[in-house]
This record gives sequence, structure tokens and C-alpha cells, in this order.
Amino acid sequence: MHEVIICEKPKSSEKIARALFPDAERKKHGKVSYWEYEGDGKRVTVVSAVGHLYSLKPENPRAEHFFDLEWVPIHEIDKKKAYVRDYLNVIKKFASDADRYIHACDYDIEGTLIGFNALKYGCGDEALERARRMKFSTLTRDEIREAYENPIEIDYRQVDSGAARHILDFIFGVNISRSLMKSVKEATDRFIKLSAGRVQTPTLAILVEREKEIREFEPVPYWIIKALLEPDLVAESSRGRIFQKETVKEILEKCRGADASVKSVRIKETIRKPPVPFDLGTLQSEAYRAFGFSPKKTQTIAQNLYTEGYTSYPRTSSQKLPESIGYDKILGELSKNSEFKKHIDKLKRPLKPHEGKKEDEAHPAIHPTGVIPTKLSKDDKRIYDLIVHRFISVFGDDAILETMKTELEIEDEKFTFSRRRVSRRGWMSSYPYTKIEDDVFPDLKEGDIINVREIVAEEKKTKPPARYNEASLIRELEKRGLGTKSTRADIIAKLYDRKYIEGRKIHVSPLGENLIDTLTKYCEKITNEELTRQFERELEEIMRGGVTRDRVIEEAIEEVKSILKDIDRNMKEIGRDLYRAYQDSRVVGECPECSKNLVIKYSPKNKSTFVGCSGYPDCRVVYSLPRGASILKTPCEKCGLPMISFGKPRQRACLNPKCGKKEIKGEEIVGKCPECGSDLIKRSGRYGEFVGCKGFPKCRFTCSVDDCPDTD
DNA sequence: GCAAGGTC
Repeated sequence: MHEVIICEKPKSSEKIARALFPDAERKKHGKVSYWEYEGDGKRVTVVSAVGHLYSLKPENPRAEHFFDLEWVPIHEIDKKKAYVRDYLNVIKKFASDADRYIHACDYDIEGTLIGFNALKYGCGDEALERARRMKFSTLTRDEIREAYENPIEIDYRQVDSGAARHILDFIFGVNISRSLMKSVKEATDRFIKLSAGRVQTPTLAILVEREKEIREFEPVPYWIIKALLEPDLVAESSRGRIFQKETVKEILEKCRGADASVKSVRIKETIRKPPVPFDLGTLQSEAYRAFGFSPKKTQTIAQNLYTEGYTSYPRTSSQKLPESIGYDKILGELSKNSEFKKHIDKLKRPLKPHEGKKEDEAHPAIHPTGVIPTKLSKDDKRIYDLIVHRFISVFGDDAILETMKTELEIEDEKFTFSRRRVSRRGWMSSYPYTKIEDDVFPDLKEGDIINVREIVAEEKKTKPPARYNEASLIRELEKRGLGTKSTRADIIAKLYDRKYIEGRKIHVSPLGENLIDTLTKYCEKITNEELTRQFERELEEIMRGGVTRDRVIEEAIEEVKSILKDIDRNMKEIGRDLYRAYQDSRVVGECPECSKNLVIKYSPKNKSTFVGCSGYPDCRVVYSLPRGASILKTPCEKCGLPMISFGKPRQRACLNPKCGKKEIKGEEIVGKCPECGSDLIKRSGRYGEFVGCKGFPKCRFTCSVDDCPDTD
């Protein structure tokens, strides 16, 4: 008898093979590994998929709309997925002479569908009929054996539910995207790449909403009253923000010339627990904060580290580290590195991680495996070190923070100031990405009288809500249940790619905004979370058997048809508006020769983008752009053309090379200082990168890369 | 060319 066990990914096939047949032999077919075992009168082959092997394709690619879809091997559709063919071939090779099949993919909707498609289209209907299902949630030896010894039937409702998810997404996304592109083509005879989808469109809508809030925001002036005390203290009025100028005047007059008396000095100790283990989202956030890495970059690096065997599976939402991963063994291995060893030696036994709330059935939190890499690129090493330091610090002691809060009175006006210092570092000493506060506590006690040098009122303005950056947007998507942990970074990258959004602090382009306005008019449903919620309800109902998959798909087709009809009726207008917005999105400034718009253009001949005058061919002003350059919103102080940033490390220069305005090399300018107006520069310090004022030491403004004031 | 979801 020959049995074939089909797993979801190479890593799980290894675990499953080792758990069930410790003597199984690892074999290779090209780059693809599989396991063979012979004994007890049977032959077993453990093979693996690599996620989805099949993808949807329209049955008739020339049809106007795509409602009839079929499953085809993914490598036939996407050239970049050529490696999938090898995996599929191995499955087919062994499936042909097998007489028993085990579906051993992850026990969730997508996993069930992956195995089902591999069986149905890779091995044939007969194989599917003979297939049984392993049900497990974690890949531990015991659970795998238990699942193998008690196989169940394939849950066809779960299969239907998974297939329906794919089909619904395709029918909504692809058809509406095509119809938007068609509208532009009809109206202007131009092609621009446009897209809409159940996840990307609500994501863009979140950004558009924020963009409008910021635009409509009217700043209100207010004042903060500060007392400058001898010898070098600043206390702030307890009134906080004062919106009436009269009140400010009264307070200033009342306090003028008076001394300050110390009413109370309180020193409080607070405990700072160690950080929690990394799930993918937290790792992405932290790498963005500490190194400025995009979530997609972090995810790619984490995937590499995992493939190389240095760290665990990255696509997890778990913040738990079960004991079964073997704390001591991992830490023991890591101790071979002296930098890690000095932190590990300080850990107290027994080891107990400070875990977070989030869980993931299938995988623990991201952690090092103990295999220490010998050579890594600079960026890969930063992520690896971050994961290791985080892992170690999770086992560390609590840190203790001392806060000194002093209350003063000047006449009967209350003022306060605070100081903070870390009195016990604990885990902080093994996690060099956190700022360790170290304020000096002035020697004051109740009843002291302090000389007031000056009382000042600082005028400020209320600020609009902050722009999202990639990390905060990922957190927002997670909160709203949009996309999955594996796809969120890609979704955001797609919005940049389509030119719907731009900048580190995310701005929405006119094109992005017009797209949301258009879709809100014709298909509001796709612009908010409602579509995701509807899918969830329907897929759940398919699983419960309350409705058939075909019924759900039929209804979706009717709905999409009606949306397409609406768009069709207003085709020309929609297309014209989208194209106009697209053009507006490309305007970067004014032509110095003819005052027409300077726009970003693409030269297919040179395969590069450049800036040219929209008055071409009458006006032939052009500027070339260095590779990877981005055009900034800040105009050149000398000539008014936009500045560009390029190179590594990023530097700034005027778009016009003849203008010659250039910024210092090696310093990435990320904004303008809110206190003195100089440039803000990314610097690296003991605790990673931060943003500081170029006017240092005269101006001492600093902030984290994440909180850098907006200038783009 | 168009989606979103697995994965190397």
C-alpha cells in the first residue's frame, strides 16, 4: 500500500514526517524535499504544497466581465511563481501510484482549500474520494500522531467556504477594477492602472477620511504658561491649554515679580514590565520605529531569516512563547555569541516569559531558533538582532521607573514639573531599542522658595489628527479586521504602487481621493468594512450549511452586475474625472519657462521616469531624475522648484541640478524642526535611530522617527 | 493589466 500525505508548506511537511516516521528518509526532487518511509507493510511519502498551488482564472479571458472562473496552476498565471511548478510536480509524481491520501494542511479555511485543490486538480477525483483529513492546531509530535491515527473526512462545506471567498473577491475586485480602467480608456483613450478590492479600497478610504479631516481642520490658538525658575528649571501652569487671551494676561500680571513656593514633592515608583514577544504586526511596528523599515521590508527579511533557519515562522499573530519551544536550549545556543551571552547570563531562573494577550493556534510568537547566522546583510542583521534582544528581554526582570512630580505656587497659581529616571534597568539593559530616561532630580523640598526669572506665555495651535504611517496603518487594519497578518503590508505597498498614496507620513493623491469619491457614489459597499463583514457572515453560513456556495456566488454576481451597470451609465464622466485626478497627481510644480505644469513623465525608451513640462512640444523643459528619487513637497529655497531626495543614505537636492542647492551628504533630512525651523535629521544613537534638530546643540529638539513632525 | 490569500 502506498500512502501520500500532503502538507501545506515545506516546513510542516518536515515536522509531520519526523513526528510520524522518525526513520523516514529525506529525498530531493530538484529543489523540492519530500520524505519516504517503508515499513509495517506500507510505503508512505510526505509531500508539500507551498501555499496555494492553484489560482482563479476567467474561463473566457475575452469576456467583457468575468463571472465564470476556473482553477489553474498558479505558475501558469504568474511567472514569478515558477517555483510552484516543482512542488506540484512532486505531488503529481507520487500521487499517480498511491492508493491512500492524507490531507494534512493547516486546519483553517485556506488550508483546507489548498489541500483540496492539490488533491482534486493535482491528483484527480479518484484521489480525492480516497482522501482523509488530519486535524491539528499545532505541529507538536503528539498532536500530529493523534491526528494521523484518527483521521476525519474532508469538510466540504469548509472547502466551499474557502472557494467562495476566492471567487467573491475576484468577482468584486477584478470586475470593478476593469470597469474603472475601461472608463478612463473610453473617456480619454489613455490607459492607467487602477484597482479596487474588498481590502485595498477600505484601506484607502481610511486614509482619505484622515486626509479630509486634516484639510478641514481649523487650528485654534491657545497658550501654555511657563515659569522659568532659577537656576535652570521650567514649570508649566496646571491650567494646561488656555484658549482666552484675557486669562493669559491676567495670570501673567498676577504672577509678575512673585516667587514660587514648593507645595509638594512626590516621588513615585512605577513598574515597567518587559515587552511582550513579537507577533508579525508588533515586529513590523517596532522595526519601523527603530530602523524606519517598511512593514513589507521587515516581512521579507523575517521570511528570509525563517527560511535560513535562524528564526521561527514569521506569519503569526501569537504573543505567546510556550515552554515546548525549549527556552534553555535556545538561550544556551545564543550564548555562543558573546554579545547575547552577557544579557542571557543576567536572566533569573526559572525562566518565565512576559507574554502578550494575542494568540495563534498554529504558531508561537516570533523567536530565534538558536542557530546563529554567520553572515547577514546589514539590514537582515538588524532585524535578527532585534528579534534576539526582544526574545531575551521578555525573560528579564521588571524595570523600575521613578517619577518626581513637583507642585509649586506662584501667588495662587499652580505650576508643576516632572522628572523621570529609570532606577532599575531590568529588561531594559538587554533591549537597546528603548530610551532609558535619566533625568536629574533637582534637590527640592516642600516649603522651598524659588526665584522666578520670568513668566512666559507660549502661543501654540491645536493640531489636526496625525497622518498615518505604514506602521500605524497596519495597526489600524488589524484593529478593524481588514486583511490578514500576511497580506496587510502588501496591500499598503499596492496603494503606493498605484500612486493613490505617497510619503512616509501618508498623503493621499488626488487620484486616490477621486477614486474613493467615485466608488462611494457607485459602490459604497466596497469603500468600507461592510463588504468584509458580509463575506464573513456568508462564509460562516456556508460552513454551517445554511446556504450553498453557488447561491452566495449567484447573489454576488447579481450585485456586481448592478454596480457595473451603474458605472457604465456614467462611464465617460467617471473616466474623465479619474484621468483629471491622475494628471493632478503627477503635477510637481510650475515650469520656470512657460508657467505650465511640470509633471512626472515616463520614458518607455529609457525605462525611467523624469519631470517634464506639460506644454510639450511647445515647451521642452525637462529634468532627469536619479534612480529611486522621490519628489518632495518642499520647494527649493533658492529657485522654488521642488526638492528631490535620492541615493543611499538619502540626500536632498534641487530638481534643477544647475540650481545647485544641495544638502549635506549622509544626513537624511526628514522634516522641519517645530521649535527653530531648521532641518530635522535622522541620527543614530545608542538606542537606535531618532530624529534630531540640525541646530543641535543650540536647539535640542528630538523625537522618535515615528513621531517626526509632518513636512512632506 | 484587474483581488486577496496562502507560501518560497
